[in-house]
Amino acid sequence: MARTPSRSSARSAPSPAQPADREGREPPRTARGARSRALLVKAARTVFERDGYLDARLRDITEEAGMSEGSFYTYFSSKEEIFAAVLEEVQEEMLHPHVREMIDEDDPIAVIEASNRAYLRAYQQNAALMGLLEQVAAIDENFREVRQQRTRAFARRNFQSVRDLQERGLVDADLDPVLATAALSHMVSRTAYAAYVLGEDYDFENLVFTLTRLWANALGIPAAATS
Amino acid sequence: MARTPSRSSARSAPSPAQPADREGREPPRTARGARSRALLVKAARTVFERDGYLDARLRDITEEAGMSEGSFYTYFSSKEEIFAAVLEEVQEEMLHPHVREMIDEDDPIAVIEASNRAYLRAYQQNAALMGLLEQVAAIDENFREVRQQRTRAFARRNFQSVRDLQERGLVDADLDPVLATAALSHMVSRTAYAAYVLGEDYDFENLVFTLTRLWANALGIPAAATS
Amino acid sequence: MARTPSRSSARSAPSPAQPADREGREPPRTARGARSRALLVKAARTVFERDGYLDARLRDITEEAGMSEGSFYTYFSSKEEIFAAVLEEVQEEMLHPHVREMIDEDDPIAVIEASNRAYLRAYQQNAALMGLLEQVAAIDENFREVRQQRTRAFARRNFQSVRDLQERGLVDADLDPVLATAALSHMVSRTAYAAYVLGEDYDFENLVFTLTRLWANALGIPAAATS
Amino acid sequence: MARTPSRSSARSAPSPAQPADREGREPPRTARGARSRALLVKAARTVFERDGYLDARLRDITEEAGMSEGSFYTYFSSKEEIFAAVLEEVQEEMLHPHVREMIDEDDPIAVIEASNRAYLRAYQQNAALMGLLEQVAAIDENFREVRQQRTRAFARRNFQSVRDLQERGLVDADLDPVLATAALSHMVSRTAYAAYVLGEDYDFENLVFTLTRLWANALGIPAAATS
DNA sequence: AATGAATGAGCATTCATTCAT
DNA sequence: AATGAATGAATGCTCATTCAT
Repeated sequence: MARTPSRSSARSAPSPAQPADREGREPPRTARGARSRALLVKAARTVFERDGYLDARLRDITEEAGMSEGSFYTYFSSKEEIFAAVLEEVQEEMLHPHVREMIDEDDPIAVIEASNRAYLRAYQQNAALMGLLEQVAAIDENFREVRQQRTRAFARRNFQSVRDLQERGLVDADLDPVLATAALSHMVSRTAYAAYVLGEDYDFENLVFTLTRLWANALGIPAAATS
Repeated sequence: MARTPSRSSARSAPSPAQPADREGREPPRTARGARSRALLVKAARTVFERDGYLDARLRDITEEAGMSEGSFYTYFSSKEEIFAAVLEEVQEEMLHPHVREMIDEDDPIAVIEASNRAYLRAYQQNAALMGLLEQVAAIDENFREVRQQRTRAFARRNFQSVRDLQERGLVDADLDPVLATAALSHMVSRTAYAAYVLGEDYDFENLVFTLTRLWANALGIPAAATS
Repeated sequence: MARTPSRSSARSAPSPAQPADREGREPPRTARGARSRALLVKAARTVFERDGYLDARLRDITEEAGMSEGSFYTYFSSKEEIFAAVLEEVQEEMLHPHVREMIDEDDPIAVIEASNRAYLRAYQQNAALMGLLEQVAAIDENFREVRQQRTRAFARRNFQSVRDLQERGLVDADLDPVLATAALSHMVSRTAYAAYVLGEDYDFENLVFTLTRLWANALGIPAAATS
Repeated sequence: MARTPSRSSARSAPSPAQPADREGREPPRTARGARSRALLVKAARTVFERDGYLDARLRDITEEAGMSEGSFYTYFSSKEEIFAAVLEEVQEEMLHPHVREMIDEDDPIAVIEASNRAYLRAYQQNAALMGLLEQVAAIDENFREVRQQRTRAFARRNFQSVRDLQERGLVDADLDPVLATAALSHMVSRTAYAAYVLGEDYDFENLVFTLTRLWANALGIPAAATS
């Protein structure tokens, strides 16, 4: 039942014509297995960052991991899948930036700045992977979804503060909060992309300052609120 | 890339940035040749928009054009090259939007709005191709360059007005004009991408209004200046 | 539309994971193409008969034909398909045996004998291929169908004479003509298989005589009718 | 075959004809071992009947048996070998049909009928496995041998009665008893195959009757002998 | 005895590109 | 200019079999 195509049809040899139809191998049951899987993920990240997603061959990955080609399929069933595993590995780091500075939660601009700073820092730190995600998202619908979720997670966090401010009368009431948040989030993320993936030469602090100021201004947060 | 026919990595010729001197075939000398070339470009656009850049095979293109496989190489020497030709075809339309409304050049917000409206309109009109460019830019360095140029062209136009306004004291003087312009341009272009390529459901006029208001606010253009 | 899987999914290189979904390439348009196709079919027959269906690799076939691996797919999309082409090639010869002796159509036993003789002769002549068909039919449902049709074609021919004889009162009236014909046809074909594929050492004339006599007796055709 | 692990071609050991001395693993020494082996054989039969011989993977079998992949080799050394074990398991049942009706051993037609009935009953009961054997015999020379032996065992039994009858002058003396027996045996076995493996819709009793009548007639057993 | 991880040979298939006509 | 046949490198994937625990 598992293997779709064959059954009745003639099949003799390894028959390479069967694409991976079951997604995801079972998780390793032994410590050794877990180690091997981790090795592969690590190797995959290296290879992906070095060669790009398209140019990375599974063979390169297993070789980098010092394993045989066939072993790849013990843990993953496709390039997509191991790429997803690589992303997951970084996920946490990206979403929960280690640096957690003390800020005055009541100072809206300080909140915005902290958010931007954290985002840019994380982006910078994982620039290679973010560029990769951008590349893969352009190619593979599934990862477009992953990117969307990342984008939305960032936007949602920002949306909160925008709404709060709007309710407190601190923000331009004419603005559609959803659209405004999305647009500003795009501003930050795309600028980060330009800076750290495309390599535009922007100073980090200048970036933080400018994006924060633009953001605050855009929403119409009174400069006075800063003090 | 290094491997097969290659893709992103170092390549000498195709350089779509300088459409003139690429390695490509010489321009057709006969009328018949010109027609064939045009047929191919048209077919290529159809196929690219239908299948995406990666999944498009040269064979699909020649077939769509009703020509034999071999004929492709009479006019182009690679998929990159014909893609560049497709882009060129649209270039003009994109950069010089047909609609040219009368606006008060002295009203900065009106200028911004006109710019945004024109940009969004053009983006919407060529959404499929813009999505494609985004895809190809993620894959091929040369086209990343093309995209950069498009981005910069848009930014440059915006930069002018920012500088003007700043000189007239109408804009937040603390802002780095280059960075600010870039960031705001990213805001617009990426939001356009979200709307017309990813299919986020935004109302066109709301988009124009919101982006314009955010932009104006961000720069600190006094609301009064609107009237 | 033609290629099923990809479209949105990431695909860079040749992606060997796509099974042939369109069956049958277009027929060759040039004389050279026709020659190449014929070469392949001939080579396929050689290889199949030498190595058996399962052990035959497409590569062996193209090699035997003196062509490159890729060329196979210009004319066929799978091993099944070229095997079908090989069978077709022999079809005619099998169904219309060259030798057409003069017999007294009114002598039922002479008719049976002629039929058996022709069948056995054809079987013997194409023994290798018949063994192959038997092998492939055991493996591939589609070819089981092909074999069924061959079997039925033989049975149908025999059925006619059985019915005729039954109507003339020359045949055991208790027998179910359909079943009886099928059973007797199996007797002949399977004995042919034993003789010419499995290599049981039976004398040809003895075979013809015995099978004919058994057949005639079985139906209850009066021996008198022979004279 | 020569290539991979191999299949049909020359191989020394597995020789399923002599179940005793094959290369296989030694018989289990502990009760636990015997149980495991039995589990595997049972699982193998299930999988073979479900997926066919070629499509059955050793992994499927061990999985079905609830054992680890490696354990397979504790008891068997190849797919051929476990298939032989599966066959053996049924052998007895096939050759010594449970139903043993009382018949008048002196009534030749009753004997023939009993033989046919028993054969058809057994075939029907083990149709899946018989189809499998047919399939494997088409692929693997060793099992072709097994099938031959089964065929001959059936023929030999029949041969006895044919010879007896011939000596008693009850049978067409012109017939070559060896060939005639073989041919008639093929008639029965192949018709059984058509009915129970290929699924031709024949009534069981009609089958018994028709085959018996054909058989008796074919040999020229006087109808009178029936009474 | 049992486990499950590791191995790696083996093969079909695609598609850009060339070439003879 | 156009054709379409020929090319062949390139790579993902399977699965029987071995091996360290």
